[in-house]
Amino acid sequence: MKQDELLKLDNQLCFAVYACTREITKLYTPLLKELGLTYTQYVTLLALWEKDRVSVKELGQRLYLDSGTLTPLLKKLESQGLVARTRDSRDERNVLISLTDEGRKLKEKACGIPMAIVRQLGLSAEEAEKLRDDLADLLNKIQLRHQPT
Amino acid sequence: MKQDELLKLDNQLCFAVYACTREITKLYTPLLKELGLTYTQYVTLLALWEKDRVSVKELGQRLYLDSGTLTPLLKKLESQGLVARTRDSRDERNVLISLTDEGRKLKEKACGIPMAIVRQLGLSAEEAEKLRDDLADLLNKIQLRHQPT
DNA sequence: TCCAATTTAATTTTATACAATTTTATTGTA
DNA sequence: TACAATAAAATTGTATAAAATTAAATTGGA
Repeated sequence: MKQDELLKLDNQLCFAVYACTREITKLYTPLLKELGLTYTQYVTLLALWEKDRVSVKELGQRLYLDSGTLTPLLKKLESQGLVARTRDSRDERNVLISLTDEGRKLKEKACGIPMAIVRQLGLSAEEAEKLRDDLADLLNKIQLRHQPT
Repeated sequence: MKQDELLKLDNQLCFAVYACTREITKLYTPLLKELGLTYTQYVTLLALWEKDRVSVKELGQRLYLDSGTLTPLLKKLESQGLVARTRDSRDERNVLISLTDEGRKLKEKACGIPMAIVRQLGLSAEEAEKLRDDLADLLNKIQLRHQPT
């Protein structure tokens, strides 16, 4: 493709990903509103429901977010009574995030969301899995090229 | 898949899209810094390089952004001398955005960016096009289900 | 042991995003 | 012409995001 064609929005993979993210987020908004959560708060809880009592750093690596985003977000979840923030007594630099009973209980109210969203996306389970795997591969490729340690 | 499996981050298409967007944006940051632009400012210019002298509303539909995001962004681009904001004399409710000479000229400095990014993504042209089309289809599906007019 | 280098969170700054509201302009209609 | 309904931007408030800096704790030598 010519440079001029490559500059067009509709030809750009990156713009497609960017636009999709925001349109998908809008699908979540009404569902998450019932739980009093935003999308970022929701994925943070998804991570914690899988693995509780993790440091902010580990959570950040899992979610691809840094402390500048997570610190205020976790304080918000703390104020809502969903998580607890405690310093690791063995290494006081680490802040450990744990779910409260209420935070754990919220999982039951959230468990229908993934299905409801996939239905709204209008993709078959197979199509959704294929696209997810393609994007996961892309994410891995970017990671490898950018943090070669 | 069981509900509990569906709640896991790595099984979620939506999280893959969300994470990809942010990692991709980070690839743009150093390239766009040389032009003094952010990613959102860049895609706004991409839209204007394709079609100049459009209303904020039309620009918003093209970029999937609303006036709450675009108004301050366009004022910023105006202060940088890249665009002009004028009221449509035929309907004073509309603000028309036009490129300045400097805004048009910036296209030449930006024309190498798409290629540089695709190279960093580590996908072949065919893979990138396939993924782009899949995401464009998804975007269309979401649109159809949510604005049936 | 001492202290420089490193690590981890938190803070600050700038820039998105978007819902909800307000302001201004236009249009349709009695 | 009035004026209600509609439309388009702008504004306000809240919540991300990330770069850059700061603060506190730990670690690894000399």
